[in-house]
Amino acid sequence: MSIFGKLSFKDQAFILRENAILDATTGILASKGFDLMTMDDVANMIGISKPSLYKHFKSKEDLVGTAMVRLLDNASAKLEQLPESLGAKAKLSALLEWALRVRLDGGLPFLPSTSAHVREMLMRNLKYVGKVIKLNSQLEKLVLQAQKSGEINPDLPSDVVLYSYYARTCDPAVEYLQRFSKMEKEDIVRYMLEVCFDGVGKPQQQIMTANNDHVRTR
Amino acid sequence: MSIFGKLSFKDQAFILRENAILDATTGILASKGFDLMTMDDVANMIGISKPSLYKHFKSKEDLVGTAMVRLLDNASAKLEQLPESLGAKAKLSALLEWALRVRLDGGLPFLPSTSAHVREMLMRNLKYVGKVIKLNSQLEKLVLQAQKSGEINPDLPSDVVLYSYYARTCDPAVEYLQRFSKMEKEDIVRYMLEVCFDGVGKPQQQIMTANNDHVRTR
DNA sequence: GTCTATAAGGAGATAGAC
DNA sequence: GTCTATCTCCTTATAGAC
Repeated sequence: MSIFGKLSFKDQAFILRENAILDATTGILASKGFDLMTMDDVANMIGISKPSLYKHFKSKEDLVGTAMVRLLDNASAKLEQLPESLGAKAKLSALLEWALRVRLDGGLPFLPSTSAHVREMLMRNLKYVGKVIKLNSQLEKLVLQAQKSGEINPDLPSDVVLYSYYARTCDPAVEYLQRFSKMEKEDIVRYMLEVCFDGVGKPQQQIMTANNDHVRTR
Repeated sequence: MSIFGKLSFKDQAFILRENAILDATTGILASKGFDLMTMDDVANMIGISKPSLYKHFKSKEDLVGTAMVRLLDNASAKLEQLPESLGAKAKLSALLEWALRVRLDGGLPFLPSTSAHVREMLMRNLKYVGKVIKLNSQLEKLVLQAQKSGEINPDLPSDVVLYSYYARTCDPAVEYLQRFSKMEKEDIVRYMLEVCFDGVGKPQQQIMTANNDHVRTR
């Protein structure tokens, strides 16, 4: 039995097309952002007409909302797939790594934009809000856990950690490094992870022990 | 003699109005971003008509470009004002602190958006590009200096440090903390600076010395 | 220089034929 | 369900009166 189950061929085709539409939407959102993405862009990219597009999604808001819900599902799935053996910080790091790779491949892991306008629009989408709350609470739990174990700085309010974490998933430094520094993807990922957890300040401190040796901590 | 020098009253009024227009533009850019800002917004905010606005600036692109040039001038001036006695990292930190405060007060320190569209538009503005290059080279010099002295992690490529630094000046975490956590401005500034330089990872390492004492480094 | 009125074009959304 | 053609509104930008 196929993944489509008992659906008719017509329904299968419908679902396939809908996925194609959502893929196109995600790609355009990643490159141009919400405000500059037009319904014509989406329709043209997959070779259908605008009215056909509106048969699938009743508005631009609906289309983008659905695409964003799918992105959140991907992120949640990714989080669940992580081996239980990983510690809280390792899980956060792995998810951030995944998000960075998605972006470096021209995709979009979470938010299409940090604009207040788009945020308000998405907040009117109940399905989206529900998924955001769920993912957010999972991540918050990981942050608290990592702070308790000392892997993440326990002196920082957990909000500061969590919001900074989100910010790194859409950090513009990624695009700058890709575009202007022509750096390899692997290097960008590695450096972004390092900056997220250790900052740009000095990586190690030298302290004087009683016998005046230099001891490096890391 | 006033700051206007020998300008006629008419020219003085002209300059005052122009500054009012640029102030309004900056505020709207900070809140709605470039794409959603309309020329009507700007004209209405200062109580003039749209054609009058176009007498001062020949296009939206021109208006925003001029506003951005003024912002860059502010940033450069701020950088020059810093006491010579400060080290390179302290200067970077002070400028970031200033940028964060500007944003927390509803203003805009540098970029109005990270959108490729706006970036390309600004790159067509020669005056803007010139100022960006100048400020950028000053900041790059500070980064290299701080890396040489070990205040900033010398193992990171300077590009990574510099772009991450820019990213922190427009970090969305600031808005999240202000909006959702209702955190005090002072606290937001302090935490954002800490996260920038030290990351969200553990702030200190405990190492074992020969006699098994715990020594804290910071 | 400032306004009222308006062109010109883009983009979301739909009517109606097939 | 898909298309061509069209509607409507919004936004940039300007013409022309005062």
